[in-house]
Amino acid sequence: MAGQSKTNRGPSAGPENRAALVAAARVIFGQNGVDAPLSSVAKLAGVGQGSLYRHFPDRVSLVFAVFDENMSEIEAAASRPDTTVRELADLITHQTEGIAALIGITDGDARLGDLETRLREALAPKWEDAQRSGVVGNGASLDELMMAIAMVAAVVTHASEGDRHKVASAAWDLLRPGLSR
Amino acid sequence: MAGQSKTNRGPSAGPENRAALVAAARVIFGQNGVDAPLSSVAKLAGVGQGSLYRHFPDRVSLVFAVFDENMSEIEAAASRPDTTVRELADLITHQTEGIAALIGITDGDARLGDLETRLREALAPKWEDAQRSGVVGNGASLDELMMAIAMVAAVVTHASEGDRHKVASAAWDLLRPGLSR
Amino acid sequence: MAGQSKTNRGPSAGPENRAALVAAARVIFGQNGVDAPLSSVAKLAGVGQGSLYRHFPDRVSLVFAVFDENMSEIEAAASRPDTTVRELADLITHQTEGIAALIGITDGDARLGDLETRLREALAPKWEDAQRSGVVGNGASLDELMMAIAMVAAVVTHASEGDRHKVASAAWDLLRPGLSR
Amino acid sequence: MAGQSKTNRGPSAGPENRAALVAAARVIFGQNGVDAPLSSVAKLAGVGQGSLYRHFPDRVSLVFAVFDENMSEIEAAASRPDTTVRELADLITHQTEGIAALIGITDGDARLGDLETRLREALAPKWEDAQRSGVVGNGASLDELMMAIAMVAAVVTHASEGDRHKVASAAWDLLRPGLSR
DNA sequence: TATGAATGAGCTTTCATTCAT
DNA sequence: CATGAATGAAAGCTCATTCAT
Repeated sequence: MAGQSKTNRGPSAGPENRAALVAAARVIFGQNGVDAPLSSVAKLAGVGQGSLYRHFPDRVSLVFAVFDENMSEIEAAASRPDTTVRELADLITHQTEGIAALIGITDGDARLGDLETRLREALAPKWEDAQRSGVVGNGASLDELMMAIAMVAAVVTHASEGDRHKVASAAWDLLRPGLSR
Repeated sequence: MAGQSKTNRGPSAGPENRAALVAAARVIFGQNGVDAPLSSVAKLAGVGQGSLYRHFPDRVSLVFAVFDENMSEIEAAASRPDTTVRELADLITHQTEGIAALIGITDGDARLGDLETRLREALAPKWEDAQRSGVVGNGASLDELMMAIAMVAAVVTHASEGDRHKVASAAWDLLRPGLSR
Repeated sequence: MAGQSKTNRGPSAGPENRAALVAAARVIFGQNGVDAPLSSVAKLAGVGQGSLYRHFPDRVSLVFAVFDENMSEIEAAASRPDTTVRELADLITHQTEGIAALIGITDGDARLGDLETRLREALAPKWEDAQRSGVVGNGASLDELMMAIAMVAAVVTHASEGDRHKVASAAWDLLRPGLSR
Repeated sequence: MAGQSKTNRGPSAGPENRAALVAAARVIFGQNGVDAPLSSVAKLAGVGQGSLYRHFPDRVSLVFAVFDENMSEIEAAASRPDTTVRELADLITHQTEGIAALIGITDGDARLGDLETRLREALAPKWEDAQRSGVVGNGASLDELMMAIAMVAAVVTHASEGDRHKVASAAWDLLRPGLSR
């Protein structure tokens, strides 16, 4: 009943496969949306369907894995003392596709909250610094910053590839007065 | 010889069916997202699958029909001289779900541009009025207003039913300084 | 997304299809057991997968449809005044495959009880007649007759096609003294 | 370089693993039927998939291994001079699940015949004793006893856990007159 | 020799679309 | 012109089996 056309590279291929799947998912989800066939992810990763399901029992866990990588990058940037809120916001904006994709399919999933918490915790010290040092006013809360990020993410996601940078800038320009008040 | 469970009411039923389909689509798309089975729309409308396809050859045209109704309402409000930008923006915000749904599936469809144009034309005079009369500053373009609407729509869409009003307010508060500058 | 290689014979094909599916199911389930792929049933019936699912939303309902036909035949025989318990038992024995198949997969399904009730009700008057007229003694209850039928069905089902009649006879011979006591 | 989550205990673990697999199979097959995933058997046995395949190249051989244990117990009981047919029959009835499961999947497999032969040989002397000593009449052959056992096994298998004893008794009551004639 | 990840065929199920009535 | 059953491609998921380690 089973087949074997591709050589079984053995268990050692596991981590490699996992990484390939996440990378493939990032590409496929980016191009075709989070509803893209999982089989296309497996195919692009050069991995059997079964392996995909072993690593990620459902679609959401794959989406989260993609986002988790984004988040780790954000946290790394946030932990470097010289990174500014602005830079962080830009980084987040650029990783926005994942965010939006995630939101689209994971609405209501508990894990989404975890991710939001991580983002919040990564931003909090930077935001306080910025407010303390007068870079921005004290008028806007962290909640508002989070909302602003979601708003920028939304418009960036729907912009065409080439326009994204311009659109993001315009969106931040529109929000800055509100955040800096 | 065969039975027809529902009487064939003939050509006169056409417009009625069309309206029923759009109404059903609004409900179904609202509840289950724009990817909901078209058959469920037909069933809720009390209409055969074939009729659905006669009126709306593809999913997108049905989505546009829903949004077209929203837009007509917006245009009607815009044409009343006493409606303010703020009221218009609120109306748009409330019809936001349709907008976001639409964006999700129609990205890149030419008709989306038409709709955007109609929205722009409905808003333009009100926006100019507001700027002329000093209600807002002259700093923000109509383009920026459009972008602001898209941003509010995005966050409102992902908010839970009960939070929507609050979220919309918060989002506008964040944007107001930027728009009024 | 959909295809069309076989002409769509229209709704009028519905009842025909249903019948073809039940007939095919009888064959397939008989040969390969009740766990046989439903797709093979559809293929043998010359019907699309979708039609199978329209008529029988799950495997059990298809199994029941097969058995329902058996049961109707049994009831018809039971309602003829001249049919004897013995003849009825033989008929049931011959339709045994369906019964066993059914039992295998429907264990615990509510519909199984209905079928058992129908069988019981079809047999009751005949059994009483037989007891009243002295054909059998009064020692065995209807419950015991039902159990006896299940026992014969079981051995007949596992016998090879050619042996069935012989096996059924031997089984009834073994049970007769107990039932007639 | 890689980790081995469970220590490879080497060749000496062979027999132990085999026993664990049979024990696990008995449990799993009993709970989920003989079609249960083999992987679940391996997991319950605390053994890798590969080991399962080393010991039992296919599902049927695992099923036979389970039944073989049952049979050995029956033979042991049969070889004790004081065991009666009745006790033997009861023992067999209690091990009936395995039998039925076995029949379901091994129909037609040569090994089934071997098992039947062993059962027959275990029963033969007891049956002859019983007939010689007048405990039962001489009317029923060993073949008929075998058939009776199969019939009881069938009804017992489909009874709910709690009813089994009662059902088995009722079935034997129904058969006793035929066997003792 | 044991482990357990990898593989992919195959089954189930859904739904867009067609078309006889 | 409306109806709704039929169709089948496609996607999800499972699990028997293999094989590198």
